[in-house]
Amino acid sequence: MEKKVRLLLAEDDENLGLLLKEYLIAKGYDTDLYPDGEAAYKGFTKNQQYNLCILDIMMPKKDGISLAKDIRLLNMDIPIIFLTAKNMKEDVLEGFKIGADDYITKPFSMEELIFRIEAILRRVSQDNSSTENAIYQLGIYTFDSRKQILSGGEEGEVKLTTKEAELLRLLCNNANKVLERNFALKTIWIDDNYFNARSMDVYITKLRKHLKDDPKIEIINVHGKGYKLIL
Amino acid sequence: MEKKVRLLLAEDDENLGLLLKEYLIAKGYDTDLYPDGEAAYKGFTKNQQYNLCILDIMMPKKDGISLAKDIRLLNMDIPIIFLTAKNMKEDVLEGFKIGADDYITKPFSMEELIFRIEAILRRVSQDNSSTENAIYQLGIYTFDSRKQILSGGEEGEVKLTTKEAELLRLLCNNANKVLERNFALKTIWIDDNYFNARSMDVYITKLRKHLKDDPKIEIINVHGKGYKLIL
DNA sequence: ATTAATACTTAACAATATTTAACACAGCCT
DNA sequence: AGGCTGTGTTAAATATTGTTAAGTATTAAT
Repeated sequence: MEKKVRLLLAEDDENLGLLLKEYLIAKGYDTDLYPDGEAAYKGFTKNQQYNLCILDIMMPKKDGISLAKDIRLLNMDIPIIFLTAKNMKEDVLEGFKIGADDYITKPFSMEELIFRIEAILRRVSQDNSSTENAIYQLGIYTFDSRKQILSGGEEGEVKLTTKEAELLRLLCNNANKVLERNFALKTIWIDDNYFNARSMDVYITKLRKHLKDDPKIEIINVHGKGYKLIL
Repeated sequence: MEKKVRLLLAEDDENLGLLLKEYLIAKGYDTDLYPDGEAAYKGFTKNQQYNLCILDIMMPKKDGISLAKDIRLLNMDIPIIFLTAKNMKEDVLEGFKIGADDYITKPFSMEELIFRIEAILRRVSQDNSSTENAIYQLGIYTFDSRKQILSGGEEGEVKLTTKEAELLRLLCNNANKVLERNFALKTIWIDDNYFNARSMDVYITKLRKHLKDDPKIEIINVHGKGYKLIL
């Protein structure tokens, strides 16, 4: 499970707005919808913890472009995506000058929007390595990789050792996919030799014990390749 | 050579359904049309080799939403696009909660549909896992390829090894069709040489033993070509 | 009908993974 | 300093997974 991403959505068309909001929430993004530019600005100042803004350009009270300018004054780095009608090239160009990260012309597919959000977040997350401090939801467990704490099992909160936490974090980042042994060894143990590989075995055993209270969570071995965390 | 993309289309309006089907086929998508939700579900379970589902929401026998729910139980990853009348917001919202990937309001243009299909396939092909995490119904058996578990036989739940699961998954994806030896070897063993082919023989034997409790399920050999899983 | 190619099954073998326990080491406390 | 504690490594015994080999059976070709 990924860290919660918070989105600010400014869209005056109620139909489209609600639809987008529901869709984004369903996709795992914690989304707030504002019906016009002013409301969006207030929401942004009040609760300044958004990771990304999606702004319609044509809006009452305050249009998307000037909203973006104001937001930029408060936060230089936050990514902004514009929604714009098909033939509004001038608006788009204006938007990019402010530092928009992307724009989408209406009508657009939901897939396309998600695709761009993910592309931007991927780029941003590389800068401040946000996957290193994520909180993961693993069935009944919650794993805080920064604090190295696994909670939710019968023992309540369990402090993981550094190696345990690093290995579990790698597994979470590759959930339902194969985490290659070599990759994990080079990442955590630096050198991937026979003895470190045995050491890793031991840590896999430890993690399995830690996660035993939820039968749906499993770390399965992929012979000769690595391990797969099943959620 | 590109791999054929297979679409499941569920639409009760015969005119629209046939039109769509013909159009999609003309565009290179291998499309099956089902006239109601129940038929579509049967088609899906029987031959779980679809890459994407396009479901009308209003259909007799089983509506698109509950069809989507049932399909989701079998395959967590397969993309779903809903077709919906313009003023049916609630349905769409409900659909998103299940994990629909996109929706299109009727009436729509064919280009629009193609555009969205392609947008989705582009994303899916990046994290290549649409048929990898499916649940297959094989007679009395249930095969969870993600967890590598085969249940329903006299022994209850049986954990399959990685190779067993990979091979069975390939067979399932080509159910009632020939799975070419070369293809399976290149997919699972990477290299298709004599020794790996012998190894594959051994795994076929193992799978046959695993599936012996249902006489209707059979892995038959197609001499010189490969194997065929009969359901 | 004979032969060659391909497939089937079992068993031996090799490689890899699992688990428990002993060990080494560093930090901390008194 | 001496002992305690937590962390990580090494060792050893066992289990699982995958490959190779060998003998037999089946199918296709001549």
